[in-house]
Amino acid sequence: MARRYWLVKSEPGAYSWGDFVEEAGTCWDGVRNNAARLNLIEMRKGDLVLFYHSVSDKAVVGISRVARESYPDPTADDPRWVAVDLVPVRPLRKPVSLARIKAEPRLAELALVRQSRLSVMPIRRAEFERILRLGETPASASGR
DNA sequence: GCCAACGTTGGC
DNA sequence: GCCAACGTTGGC
Repeated sequence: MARRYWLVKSEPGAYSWGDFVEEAGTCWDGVRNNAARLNLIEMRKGDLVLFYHSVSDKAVVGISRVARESYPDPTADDPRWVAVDLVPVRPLRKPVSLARIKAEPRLAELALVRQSRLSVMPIRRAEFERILRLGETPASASGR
């Protein structure tokens, strides 16, 4: 099975990439939206997950990896809510802002753009790679 | 601070 | 089963 790609959101004021790196990973719990829940269930060990800072930062800041597939969310009363374990892979050299993503025609279909409230979403491999590229190159040279 | 989008709840 | 009211998320 080919590796899949995802994007998860977190408010940095609540839980930031810095917190995540400091802890060397985390249980991604607290998701209480059904669409997001179904996405968590689809995650497989080894899948790569972009880490997005919502609200105050509005940028993709790092890459993480699924370390444990879905299991009942320990913070939920209802066992249908699930969590996964994520570990950091590396930060992006340069965060990729939502504005930059919206300016990129090849990223116009991203759920991040089209459905801003979804907190766990699948992304295509090409989209994942595009964002990585934007995160590695200076803004002046990133249009190609 | 405002508001649009979306989900949930509850009255009917 | 419909829909109005309300709460939450998150961009602007």
